[in-house]
Parts: sequence; structure tokens; C-alpha cells
Amino acid sequence: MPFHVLLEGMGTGPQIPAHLTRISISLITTSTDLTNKVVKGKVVQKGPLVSLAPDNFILKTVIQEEDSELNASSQNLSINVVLFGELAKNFSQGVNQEDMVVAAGFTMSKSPTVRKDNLHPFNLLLSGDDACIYVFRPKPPPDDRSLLANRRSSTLSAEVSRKTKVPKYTYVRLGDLTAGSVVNVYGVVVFFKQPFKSRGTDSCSILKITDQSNQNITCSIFCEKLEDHPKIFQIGDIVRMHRVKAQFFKDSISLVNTFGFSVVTFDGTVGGAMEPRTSSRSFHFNQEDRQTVEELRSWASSQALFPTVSAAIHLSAVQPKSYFDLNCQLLAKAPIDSTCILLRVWDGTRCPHTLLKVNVEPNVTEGPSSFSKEKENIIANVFVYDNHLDCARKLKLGSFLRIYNLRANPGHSNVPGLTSSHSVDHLAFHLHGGTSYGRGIQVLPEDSLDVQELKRVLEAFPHDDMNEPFDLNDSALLEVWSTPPELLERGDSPDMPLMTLSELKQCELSRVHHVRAQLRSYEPRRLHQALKLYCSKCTSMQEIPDEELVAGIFSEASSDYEPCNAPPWALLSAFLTDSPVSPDRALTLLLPRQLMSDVKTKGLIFLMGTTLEETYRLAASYQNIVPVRSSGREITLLDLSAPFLFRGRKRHYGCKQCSETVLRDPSAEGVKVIDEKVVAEVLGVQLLQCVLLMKLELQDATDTLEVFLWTHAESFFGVSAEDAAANQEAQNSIRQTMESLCPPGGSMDQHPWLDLFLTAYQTKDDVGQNQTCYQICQTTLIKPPPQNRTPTPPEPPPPPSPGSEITSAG
DNA sequence: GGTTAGGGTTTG
Repeated sequence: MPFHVLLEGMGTGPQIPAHLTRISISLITTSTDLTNKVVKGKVVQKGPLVSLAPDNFILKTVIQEEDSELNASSQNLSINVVLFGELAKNFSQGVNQEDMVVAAGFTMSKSPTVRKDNLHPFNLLLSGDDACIYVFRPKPPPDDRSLLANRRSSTLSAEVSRKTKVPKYTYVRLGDLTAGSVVNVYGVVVFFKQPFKSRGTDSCSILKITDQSNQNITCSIFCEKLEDHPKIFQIGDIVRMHRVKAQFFKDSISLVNTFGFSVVTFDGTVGGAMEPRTSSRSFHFNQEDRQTVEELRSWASSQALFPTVSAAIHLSAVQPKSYFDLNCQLLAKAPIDSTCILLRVWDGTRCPHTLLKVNVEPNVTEGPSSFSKEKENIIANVFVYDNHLDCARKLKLGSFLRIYNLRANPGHSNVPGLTSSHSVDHLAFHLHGGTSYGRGIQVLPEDSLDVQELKRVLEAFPHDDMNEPFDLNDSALLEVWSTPPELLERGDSPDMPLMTLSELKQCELSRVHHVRAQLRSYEPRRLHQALKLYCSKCTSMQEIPDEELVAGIFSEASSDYEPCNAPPWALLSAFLTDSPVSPDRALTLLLPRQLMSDVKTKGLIFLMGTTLEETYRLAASYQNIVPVRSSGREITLLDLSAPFLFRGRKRHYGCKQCSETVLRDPSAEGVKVIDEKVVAEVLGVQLLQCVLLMKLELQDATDTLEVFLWTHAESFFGVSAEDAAANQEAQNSIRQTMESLCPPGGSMDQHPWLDLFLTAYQTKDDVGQNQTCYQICQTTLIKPPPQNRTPTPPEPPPPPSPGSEITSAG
């Protein structure tokens, strides 16, 4: 196991092996011997778990060394740690910000982000069997074993807890309940019902719990608000309830909540994360509680209390006539009649039985009224009846659900809304009325394991029109990129009529259309991934080369030095560096004679023998730097994966395919101003243009639509791609724009409505099939939308108003 | 300061 939790001050449990010795993070250099070394630090930043492929993850975190006696200096105490695979997953689940961790079995790499984040110049990499993380859990303070825990962080300082009056809770075993007493209990859930409306004022949850005393106790929980009910997702979950009253009913003891009731739920998996599920703003949770949960987990796992196979299955395993639970994503919904609503869901797997097709009027469907043929084949139609309608109506499109006790019904049944006859083995799914067998629907939290698994499977499905914004499909973008730009003509007039997204999809191509829509999601979420290099000659698009790759080209070129001759038009000036890394390296300046007079402000130098880092630093002092290398006594440009020109903070790249480089005098032929175009032309470089490329998902009342933002991206944002590549302010401006159009974590109500012009055009996919693509054009952000505005969606869309926040530049 | 429900498949 590469992941251990250590309890501070506890003599039992996993320990850090004695042969490992700790070194200070500040002492890590390339020459450090890492054998049997560990580092220790506090988690000061914890990145998200990123899925690279099914069962392959990556996670980045920053740890900071705190104890000063070990630090050789106060420099470089914070370091990026990159975790891979299972370890990344365990870390994501088991470690919180502020936790103290020890890392062992790591390797090092140069940090490509050192200039940006100012952290340690190296990264620690943790992958493979040798990699290991130990997490320290603080021991409770001796004078008060109770800690006040906040929802997100598991501990608070002892000082705070001393100031706060903390009640001490005692818990009664389920075998020791006496009628009439108000108690606190722990239990493992062996049965539960979703909250349903009672005849009184509240909703009612029914659960049955058990513990080591082997009593099964039925609990009735009445709460007005749904969020105050126990958040139970599956049998085996562990609940802790405060202030429940024991009473006799039908010869046995049962529990009912009483005044001051609160409940916290934990996952029941042995070794699972201790993430509490509760609506309480603060609750008490100490070491004893942790231990109680662990004990219940391990006791339950030894008891065969419930079926070993979960009731939740994938669509691919559904048997006709069976009842099952389904984890799925909601794609669309439509009311059928006063007792029934249709939910269209998928889990990314294909049911072996043909699924029933349902025809519903497009204008009553919420979400897309149809999907690609391939996607339609794996979408399940779920009919939801009676008491579940309330819940179904509130569900948001795109949310992840668990539907309990779904029935797979073969055949036709006289379902309203069906327009044609269906053969008997077509499966439809019914969530029948009533609450028997826990029937109901629950929205799964985004961070749950079930949702993580669903997302992995759904990401693997070929990208269609409604995937979540995780699956940046670069090859799809590339295809579009290769579309000749002349297909994208300008529109005729800015006051053309508005149309809905679903009308747009029926329209002829190569015209400009005017729509009003909200931005539902966009890709890529990281701005640097939206920056690409475009060759106007061969119309290819490429990624901006990786920092480490470029550094490698520089270091290879400088280590490969051989004496060479200066061309007649230049002066060669070589000297030895005093760099501590490689003190005897020759650093060579090649100065074009005609540009020497004012080389710093308007001139150009050729530079040989520098590292990438040194080139950056020199670029601050020289207007134009062209890195060169020696090659068989000749001087040549570097490989074109590296920038061929540094101009201040900007770097310029050339197209490998279209360039025929040659070293020539840039000052020839009376050139007055030296810029990247002049230099590229003289050196035979086909200049690559820095561009922005994003994929946006628009939504209106009728449909959703994916559109690209590229040739008009710069005018849309009012920021040049080149600036976005070179300076932080430009990047911030784009980020703020996107966040105002698509507020992170906000509901769709908070997304402003946008007036946009779109062009439609065709391109070919992998197999030569025509596909229609859309692109935003002629649209400019005219003022930054204020935060937290909640415009009402127009339905049908009204004509464009001068007050709209985004409008056409016309 | 406390009614509601008190598990055990719709009938589409």
C-alpha cells in the first residue's frame, strides 16, 4: 500500500520505516542523493484529481516545510508534488488541505512553472511501487478530546476549541435502548427510504440501522427541509444521530427524531474517506468518532449484513423484469401527463436489450430533443410516476443521479406519448409510484466516487453535443482548424432576425446567423491549452511546445559546442560563463556589424551556448535574440520546436514543415525596423501565428449547441493571443470574461444571455463524413457583465435589446 | 415543544 494514515502519538498502526531519513525541501538539488530520503510538509494547495484514462490519474499538490530547525535557509520551502495513478486517487480522497504529509520514494524533475509560481525549482514526482505518502492526523488535545469540526476542514486549532464550549456526546448501543429516553446513536444502515411527504407538515425518512449488538432498529425521521434528512446513498452507509427518542411500537423499540435532532452520514467502506455528509454548519467530530466509524465499518464488513453485490448496476447488465438502482446522468426531460414525467438518462454503457424509443414533442422537452444516432442508442427512457414527480421536476439537466428501485419493463405498455407500436422486447424503465423498496431519486454529489466513475465512462464516449466539459477533444478541434477560413464569410447586416438554436440547426450553411443564448460550458478550462500556433501557409495548427522540451533543445545545443567561423557580416564574441552549473561553457554572441551601433534597443543578436533560462534573462535587455548553435563549423538556427526569436517577453515560433532556414544578415537591404516578420523572412522561417481556440457550449430554451471561438476570438475578448501568451494581465482579462459568462459553480440562472453571430460550415470527420460546425463571428464584448446578475431567460427570445451585455460589433 | 410513519414493489 503506497498510502498510509498515521495517528500522531499513537504507537500502533503504520509507521514510517526507520531506514528512511528526512531531508529539508530546501536542500533538494540535482546532486542530492535521494536514496531512502523523505520530505515532510503541510499541504498548502491540493489540486483536483485529473483522470488521464480509465484508472489512471494525476494530481498536483504543493507542500510546505514548516519546522525551522531543519531548514538550511528560508528559500524554496514550498515544492510542487505530482502524484500519479492509485496514489493520486488515494491522496485526493484521504488528504485535506493543512494535513501534514511525508513523501517517500520520489523522483525529481525540473519545475516548468518555477517562474510563474516562484516555488522550488524542482518538482517531486510520485509514481510506481516505491512512491509512498504518509498522512499525519493530529492527536486530540489532552485536556479536551472533543474538537469542533467544520464541514470542510477536519480540525481546528486547540486554542479555538478551548474557547468554545464543547458538549461531550455519549452514544448508546442499539441493544441498550430504553423506551422514553432521548439518546445519541451510531448505526450501519441496512434499509432506507428516500424522504417522502407525510400527511403532516414534514417529509419522512425511514431507515433501519444496526450495530454490534445485532439489533435492527427502525428510525422515522421527520424534517420539513429535505437537506436536513440523512444523506444516505446506499445500504452500508453509517449514520450518527443526535437527540433521537426511543419508543415502543409493535413490541419493539424504534427511534424518532426529537427537538435538536441532527444527523451525519459517512461512507461505510472500510478504509474509505471520512467525509461527513450533513447539512449542519458545524458539528463535533473527534478521534473517538473516527474510531467508532472505523469499528462499525470493519464490523459490518465481517457480518454479511447485506447483499455483497450492490443493487446499482450498469445499463449493460440490466435484465428484463428486474428491479435495480441506476447511477446515471440526466440529459433531457419531458412531461408526459399529469402523473408521469420522462427522464432521458445515460450511464455510458450499452444495454444488450433494445431500448424503447419514445417520441415527445420537441417543444415540451427540456434539453435537446434529440441526440446523435449513436448516443440515442444508449440513452434510457425512464418514466417517473406519481409521488416522484416533485423531485423529478426539480432535477437539473446534466446532474448525476441515483435512481432507486427502477423497473426494467419489457414491451410497449400503453405509455402516453408513444406514437408507434413497439416490439415486445424493447426495454422501458419505470420508477413506479410509492416508496416501497426505497424507490426514489437522489442527486449524487459531484465529488462522490459514483460520479467520478460515471464521468470516466462518459468521457470515453465519442464526443457529442452534451458531454460535460472534461473531455477536451483536441483532434476534433484540429479537424475544424484545418477548415479553410474562407468558408467563414462575414454576415450582411447586424440587425438580422434572431433564431433559436434548434432553428439554427435546420438552417442552410455558410451564412451568418443571429442567436441569443447562454454559455453553458467551455473548453479548455485552462487558458494555456487554448493557445495554439497556426501556420497560415499549410493551415496546420500545433500546440505551443512544452517548456521542458524547449529547455532540452537549448541544453543539447549548448553542450554540443564546436568551434566555428563567424559569417563575414557578423562579429563573433565568445567568452566563458561564470555559471555555477557548468562553469566552462562557452557563451557566444554573434553581432551583425551594421546593427551594432545600438544593439540593445533596436538591434539583433545571435546567441549561442546559453540555456533557455539564460536566454529569457538576456531577452529582458536585448530587443531581438535569435538563438543559434554550431553544427560542423557552421552556425545554424536551433530546431524549430524552440522559438527562433525572443522579443522581450514574447517568443516566436516557425513552422517546421514550411520553413527553409538559413543564417543571413538581418541588416541587409536597408531594413529600418526589425520585428518578427522581418527576422522570419530573412531567416527563411515561416512564422507561426499565436491564436486562441475555444469550444463553447451554448444553450437556449430549445437546444444546446457547440460552437468554436477562434478566428474572431481576439476581437471577442479584446485581447491578442500573443499578449495572452506573454502576459498575465491579458490572461486574467480572458479568464474574467469567461467566468462572468459562465460563473464557476453557479446555476444557469446566473449565466448572462448573449447576443451572438454564428457561421455554420461543413468539414469532414475522420471517416470522410460531412459534419456541420459553428463558429462565433463578429461578436465583441462591449462591457464586462456585472457579477451575480440573474437575467430572466426570454422565451421565446425577444429581439436584441441595446441593454444586452454582449452584442454584435456589426 | 411535537402530527407525520411504523419498509416488503405499479398496474402506467
